[in-house]
Amino acid sequence: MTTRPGVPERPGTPGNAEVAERLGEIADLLDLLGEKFKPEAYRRAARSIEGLPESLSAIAARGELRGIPGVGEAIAEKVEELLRTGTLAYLDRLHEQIPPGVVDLMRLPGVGPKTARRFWVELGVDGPKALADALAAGRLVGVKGFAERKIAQLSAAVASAPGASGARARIEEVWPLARRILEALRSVASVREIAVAGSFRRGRETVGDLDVLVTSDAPDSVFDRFSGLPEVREIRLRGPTKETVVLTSDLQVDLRVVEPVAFGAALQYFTGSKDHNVRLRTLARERGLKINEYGVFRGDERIGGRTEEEVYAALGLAWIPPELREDRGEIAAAAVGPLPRLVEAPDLVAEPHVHLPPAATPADVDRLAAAAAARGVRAVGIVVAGRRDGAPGWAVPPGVLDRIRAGRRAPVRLVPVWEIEGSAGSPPAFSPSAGGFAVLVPGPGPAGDPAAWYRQAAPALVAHVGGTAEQVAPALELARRLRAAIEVGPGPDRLDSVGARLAREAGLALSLPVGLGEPDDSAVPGVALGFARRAGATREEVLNSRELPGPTPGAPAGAAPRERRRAPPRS
DNA sequence: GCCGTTTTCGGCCCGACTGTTTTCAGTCG
Repeated sequence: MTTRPGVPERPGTPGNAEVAERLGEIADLLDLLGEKFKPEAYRRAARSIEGLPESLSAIAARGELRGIPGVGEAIAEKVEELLRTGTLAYLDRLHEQIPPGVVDLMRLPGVGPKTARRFWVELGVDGPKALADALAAGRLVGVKGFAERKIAQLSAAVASAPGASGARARIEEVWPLARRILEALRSVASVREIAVAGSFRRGRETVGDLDVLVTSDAPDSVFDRFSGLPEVREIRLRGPTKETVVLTSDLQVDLRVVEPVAFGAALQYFTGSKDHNVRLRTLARERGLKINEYGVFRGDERIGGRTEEEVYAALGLAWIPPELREDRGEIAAAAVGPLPRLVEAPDLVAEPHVHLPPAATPADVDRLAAAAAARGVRAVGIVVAGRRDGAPGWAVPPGVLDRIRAGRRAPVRLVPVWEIEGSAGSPPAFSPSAGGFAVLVPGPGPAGDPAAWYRQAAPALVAHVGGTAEQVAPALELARRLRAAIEVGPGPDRLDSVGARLAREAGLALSLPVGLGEPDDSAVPGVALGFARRAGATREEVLNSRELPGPTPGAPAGAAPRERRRAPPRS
């Protein structure tokens, strides 16, 4: 997981993630006690808290916990207790009623709250280990509801229990898998439309499973190809319209075949998020309509479903980009009119920050320029020198620098870039006459005024921000003072979508890695674009949509136009 | 437990699939 910026965590005070986890625990325990709606209420609050860009402590200090969607009087009180004491009496009481292993039973595939509770109450089985023993001893034979096949299913589940289920994968790791699956299924003759839905389509940082939708008049041919993929380890279930498999990487993939007339409705439905869909359903009902994965219906009449645009239009809404479907007010906004157009791949005409391969030659510069031209990228910032704290620094060979300078011509402008990390010493003296700009890497800290320290070196255009939550907030402030854009994307020194939202709200432009200098199948550019879109960034708020400055060093161009209009206080 | 441009009470998504069932319960997403 990437860092949660802006969440300074004092020792002893639980962070947002921990509070969310405690609420999730409550939900699981209430499930086991047979509660009907409370568990979902706690889970909704937990999801909401996980997605907050700000620390709960800060929100609680303002007395605004109740303003968080899904947090009402009772949960707000529990959150406050957790923040204040680090413990929660209500949770402790629940734990006293249910052995800890029973919750683990519920995590086994095919075992829900009802079955887990039966194991515990009727058989005295209080965890996966005890269940394995009971199965081995044949204690489930003859028990009502557990026939041969169910027992076999349970045995398999217990055997593969450790680790497997529940964990979410990072989206950049899932990308190559999704690409291969799409490629393979596209090659099936009967497949017409195909798309990946779910949190992958929403561009979330982590993905629980993949949802693939296709239209086809021969579903079996699609399922056969799907189950035959070399990455498939296990087929969980297969019906006439749906197949679920588990890949060797432990990722679960659901494939659904839908009617063309319902493809948009299915895509909308399975893209989620859950909270977004719940709100849509409520809205539909208020308007006398019904929405499901087959369409929007007035009585028996389908009034939308072929495309997502149709579905939203049938509800009186503008189409909402998948990355915004998190129930954070996007539905109310779409009811008023079209949403702002988010940044799209063709908008990215500049790559501000790319590294050459090690031991680069002038030919590598040429290759980079050619790759840029082929992708419609018109300006590329190439790192030519850097200095890391405690190290003497490094630079590309003179021949490479010469080639970059020679390459400042149409159609692709090449701009030299220095990577500067803050250090206790004096700033590196790069010659301004060389042109170009700097990527700043907030370091352990120049003494005194860090912004002044960086300004002495070169105009900063892009800031790397990563590391722990404690490092992010001051780094954003530094970038704001230097009017540098913030690099967004996967990896340890870029911000995720939550951080990007924070940066955007602070008036900072975002900088996206476009993927030059990386393999063609790199997930980085796609993931980064998704993060920026999740943050709500438009074309104008992304540095890559503009020409890079240089070769003559000019004013830093990192600040978003809207910040200039707002005229923030000078530092 | 939360929520409300019709509600402070009465709702809370709903359909596919599986397994064990003679008509459905549980799980899952």
